[in-house]
Amino acid sequence: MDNNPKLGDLELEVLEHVWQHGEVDIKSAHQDLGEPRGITHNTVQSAFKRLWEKKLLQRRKVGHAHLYSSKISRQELTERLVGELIEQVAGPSPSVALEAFVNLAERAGEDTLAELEELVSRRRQDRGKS
Amino acid sequence: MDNNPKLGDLELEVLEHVWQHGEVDIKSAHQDLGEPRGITHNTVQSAFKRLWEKKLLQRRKVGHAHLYSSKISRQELTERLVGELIEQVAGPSPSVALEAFVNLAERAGEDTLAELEELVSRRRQDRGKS
DNA sequence: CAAAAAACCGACCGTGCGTCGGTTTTCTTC
DNA sequence: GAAGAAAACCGACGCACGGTCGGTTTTTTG
Repeated sequence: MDNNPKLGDLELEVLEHVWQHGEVDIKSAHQDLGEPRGITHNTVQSAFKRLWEKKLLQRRKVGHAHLYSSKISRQELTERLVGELIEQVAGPSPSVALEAFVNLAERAGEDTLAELEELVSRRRQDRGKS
Repeated sequence: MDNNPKLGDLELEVLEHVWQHGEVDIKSAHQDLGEPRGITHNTVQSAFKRLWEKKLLQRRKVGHAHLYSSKISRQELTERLVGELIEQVAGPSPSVALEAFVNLAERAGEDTLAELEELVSRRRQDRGKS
């Protein structure tokens, strides 16, 4: 069992689509993101299935079609991937990752940095009470 | 030209090694991380060369050997990779990434969260004066 | 110039995604 | 319950890339 998802471009697009639309069937997904790419219904289906096999999507049967929905939120996936990446490259001490992220936030603009500060301080306060 | 480095396990280990040792030659690198793996001198050399082609390492010739050193710090690489990842998965709005990261920091321990807060507030202060 | 050391080149394998055609399963509806 | 449609499923192939190495060329140095 590989708990370590590596995602291709199409797979990312599929996840994106599912996050935005909730529960989708292959047919409509194909229209939305298959047609523009000029790929077959089948190809889209394969991508969904791979994602399902990776436990990133769930499905339920309705009629003879599968309805896919996400099993993991964008939030959680981001967390997982960023976590893994950091573990691999930033090393055991958190400082590198911290610094990297703050730089990124700063580069994204002053308000982003402010939002981050807000978020952190609120989180730290909440830790006291519970 | 691909500005988008994908790194394998061995390549990561090589970078790690270079970050820790500064300037290294293949021979010693092979002893340190090739022997344990049971891979050839050549294999290690290939990894170094790939990294060099990807502009992640530099090299200079000394005698008839190359001395490799990193062209990018662990800090910078982390930043690049995390940035790309976030762009791909977290979407345009920074909130998701922010939240994900704060969660990660929190999970790493209270002191990490504190360090993050410290870092952010110092950074924000520095922005005012210039 | 000969021996040694190192770099380089090309090749092969495995994995994983993208892509699809063709077959089987499953519904639905007379 | 049989016919036709709709969808899933099953290989298969191509491509990219990392890991791996053997063999050849280059460079250095006695």
